[in-house]
Amino acid sequence: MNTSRNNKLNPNVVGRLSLYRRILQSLAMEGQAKVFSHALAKRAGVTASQVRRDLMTIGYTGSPSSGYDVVALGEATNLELDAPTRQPVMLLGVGNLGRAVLEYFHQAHARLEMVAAVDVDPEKVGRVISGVATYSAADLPDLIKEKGIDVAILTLPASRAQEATDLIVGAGVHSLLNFTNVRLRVPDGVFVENMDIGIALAKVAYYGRREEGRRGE
Amino acid sequence: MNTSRNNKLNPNVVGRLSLYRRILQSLAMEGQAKVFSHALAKRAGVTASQVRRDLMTIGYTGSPSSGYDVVALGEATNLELDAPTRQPVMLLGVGNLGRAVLEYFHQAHARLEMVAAVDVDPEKVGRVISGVATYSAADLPDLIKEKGIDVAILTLPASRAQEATDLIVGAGVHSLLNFTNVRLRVPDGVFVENMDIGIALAKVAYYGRREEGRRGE
DNA sequence: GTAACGACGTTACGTGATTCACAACAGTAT
DNA sequence: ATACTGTTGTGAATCACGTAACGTCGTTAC
Repeated sequence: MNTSRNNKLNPNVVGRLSLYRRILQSLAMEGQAKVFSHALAKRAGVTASQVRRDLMTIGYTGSPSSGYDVVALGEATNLELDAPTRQPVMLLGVGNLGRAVLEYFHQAHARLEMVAAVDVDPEKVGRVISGVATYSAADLPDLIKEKGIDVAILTLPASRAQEATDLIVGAGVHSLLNFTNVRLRVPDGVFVENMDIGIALAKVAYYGRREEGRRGE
Repeated sequence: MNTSRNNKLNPNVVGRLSLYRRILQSLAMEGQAKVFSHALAKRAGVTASQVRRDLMTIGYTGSPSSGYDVVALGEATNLELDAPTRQPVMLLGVGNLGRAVLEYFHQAHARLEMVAAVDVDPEKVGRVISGVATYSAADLPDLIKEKGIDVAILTLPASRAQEATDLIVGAGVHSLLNFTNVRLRVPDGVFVENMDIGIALAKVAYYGRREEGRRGE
């Protein structure tokens, strides 16, 4: 809904660009200086057309003779995907999954910075987990406003997900990574990315079934 | 091709059916006996048309006067999604994320049964974590064949993901839930569902950016 | 009894995303 | 020089998917 350069790209494209960037970093480490759309596509599990089309949407241009410059293209995707400044992020719910996500941030590459974890458990509040200070849920609105937080990650129990969402969205958060199995109701203009493990399990279960008596496609 | 009900549905439909089922269970607990497509759609975050169409694809039929029977529809989705028998699942990599997934299985509803966790760390092998025995990576092919495992969950370091995949796919696994940031190369007929946290983060970061000077709305 | 309403099942349509296909062009070999 | 190869960028075509629309029918109101 918001107009600025913010929402130029749709989520699928953003996702693939992020994937390309990761592959490009990997290629750079391997010493590759140039890459063709076919090679990038193969590593990303998409078609070469798709790669070229995606790069077209961000206006990056290669050379028919040598393909794309690994470093330059990587920087182009950074420019497109990353905020010009660091983006503070908060985590809600420091359970198993929450800790796993915090751990993930150690290898953080993007401009995201985990600035606060929040939990209702008084045991956890005040402690520093994976390098992140844990606060009480009561402090949420103040935290968000003080630190200018726009992005939150929800790894809390499903039963509290909607109320927590209402609270933080009211305080200014407008982009959520939702690990709970609840479909959050949010006002227009708030972005929600669902990472629903239950649904993912249902899918692998479904396609894992084999017809009787067959083993190996 | 083969008649078996295996691949009748596409992944999106499977995902939504799983979501509907979850909502239906919740409705049943609230004592709701009937539900209209609109209500179900609202909870699922989709349109009513979408719900009706999805139910059409599984051949379930409601009544224009009273809508869908909560319990009967729940059972219909179970019938469609669940295997007739228990499905053994294995987990590869017992790190933070792996433990979070194991934890998740405690509230298991589907026919999935976590029968083994595998890790290279000798410290973990032999221990029981969240009710699941941990085995050595060396035992993988035997484990898979003994227990008839078709489904695996990958929560191991990215650097080992492809080799582990080759190994287990060779041993008969043909449906993978991949939490690593690697795009796995698998033969035709093997289903892979990617849960890429890095990409999800890139998306929320992207849409979390705000144009300068605006705060709220 | 009849009309009006509302929801379902299904078909038809629209939209957006992906793939195709090809002109243009750099490099290479002959 | 010229022909050939292989890749890019992009308009056109295709495809998949979700949405809208509509006929049907039970229920309710009057």
